Formats: sequence, structure tokens, C-alpha cells
Amino acid sequence: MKNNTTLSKFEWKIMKILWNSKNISAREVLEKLSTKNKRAYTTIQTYLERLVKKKFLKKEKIGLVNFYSPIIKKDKALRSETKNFVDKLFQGSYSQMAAFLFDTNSLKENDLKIIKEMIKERGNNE
Amino acid sequence: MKNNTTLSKFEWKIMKILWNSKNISAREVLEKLSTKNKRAYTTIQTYLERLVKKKFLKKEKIGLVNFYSPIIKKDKALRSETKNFVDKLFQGSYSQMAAFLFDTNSLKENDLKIIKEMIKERGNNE
DNA sequence: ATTAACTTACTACAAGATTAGGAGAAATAC
DNA sequence: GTATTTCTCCTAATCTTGTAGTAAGTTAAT
Repeated sequence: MKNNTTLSKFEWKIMKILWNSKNISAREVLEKLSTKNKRAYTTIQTYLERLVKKKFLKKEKIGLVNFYSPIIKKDKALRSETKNFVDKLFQGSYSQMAAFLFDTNSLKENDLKIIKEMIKERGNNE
Repeated sequence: MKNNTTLSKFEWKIMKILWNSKNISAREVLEKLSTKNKRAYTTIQTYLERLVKKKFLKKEKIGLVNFYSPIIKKDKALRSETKNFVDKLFQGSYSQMAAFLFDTNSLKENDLKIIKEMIKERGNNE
């Protein structure tokens, strides 16, 4: 297994569910998926098993049923996936990414406003 | 072929070379790859052919040799890949991504400085 | 007790990614 | 003018992702 494991879109959906409600079964995961993200029950099982194999989840069998919970923190996963992305597209430079977002007007009015706020709040710590 | 085609890390490396020097051969692509990114000559060919199939490149045979050049703009590819990423991790919200980057101190001093500058420059257009 | 419902574990298969080798044609080297 | 180099095109092994079916066991229902 690679060190910089990245997750697919659907794997992220599942992990997000797991980060919200730890120690749940395949059935419960399936139930928490929105209508457009429904899959066959066994498909969910396969994803869960793969995430265990990738060391994102652990499973614990209670009676008949397997319960899964995350073993890596959401922040860590986000960080590593984000780093991968910024490496891939922007040579690892966050300001390069920011420049791109500004220059192509990718940010909506509202995003921009929120970001300005954040910068203002944090502007004094240096 | 999917509509929101995303490229792998190595496909991006190749595309970046192509965006920098249009209409080059597999040999030239290989030469422009840094030492740690060297691959077998035929591997490069395979990537180039795949990128043609994905409609990111076109090829033109001159004499014996195939020459490749991009048929989609770098900005467009960056935008679409970025959108995919932000959808996957941050529910499509750029400000959510920004918040994450700030909160986890992912941004280096210097990135932050540059970003503040950018915001200042663009601060008047609203 | 037989059936219905549900679970796990295993298997499968297509598409895409990663990497490259081999056959055959053309160019070039001397 | 044969040997070597260098292309292209084709083929392919291995891994990952997406999606799910089947067999066999457990529980609940009547």
C-alpha cells in the first residue's frame, strides 16, 4: 500500500459518514447515504472492507454483525489528500493555487467575503 | 468516457510539458521529464496515446514520427480538476476549503502573505 | 420445523492506471 | 549493404475502482 493513499469520491462519502457516527454497521452506512448515492448492500460491504484494508477503518464483530469505525482522523486525511492535490496541480504551492482561483474567478462573491473575514481575523497573529 | 475526466499525477506531469512546448514527440517528452520521473520510452507513448483518447491531446504524424499537442486549455483542465477536488472533500465550497487551510495552519507564512496581497489588490472590485 | 429476512465471506468482472516488452519498418552509421 | 538505432503499433501483466452476485450461516416468524 502506498504511503500517500488517496480516496475516491465514493470512499470519501463513506468515510464522512463514519466520521460522523462511529462504530456503525454496513446497513447503517447504507441508510445514511442519500438517495442518489444508494448502492447495493454488498457494494457498501466491499467499500468498507477496502477501507479497512487501506487502514482508514477498523472493524469489530459483535455477534453476527461487523461494526466499523475510523482509525485515522478526518483532519489528517483531508490534509494529506489536499497536499496530494496541490502537489499534482500547483507544484505544492498553496499561494499558486490561490492565485489561480482568484485569476479565474472561481470564487463566488460569498466565498470571497468569507475568506476576507477569515484573513482579517487572523491578520494580527504575526 | 466520463464527462468530468480527471487526470492522474503522471498524466498531469505530461500535460504540463505539453502545455509548455506544444507539438513535440514522445522522445522529447521523455527528455523533458526530470530524472525521478523517467519512464521507459514506450510508457511515455502509452500515456500520450491515452491522453489523445481522452481528448486532451491531438497527434499528428510527420514522416515517421508522431507529434502531440494539447487541445484543451490548461486553465480549463485546472478548473475542472479543482472543482472535482473541492466537491469531493469540501462539498464544493471553496470557503470551506479555505477555512480548513487556515484552521490547520496548512499555509506557510509566505503563502499567507501572498494571499493577503492578492486580496488587497482585488478588494476594490465590489 | 420450514420459511423469510438478513449477514458475512468470497468471488467476479469491467474499466482505468501503471508500466513496459516485442515485432516490424525506416533511417543512419560506416 | 549489413548492423544498429529508433520509431510506431500492438499486446499484456498487475493493480485499483466501481459494482454486485452467490453460498452459507443466523435469527425471527408463524
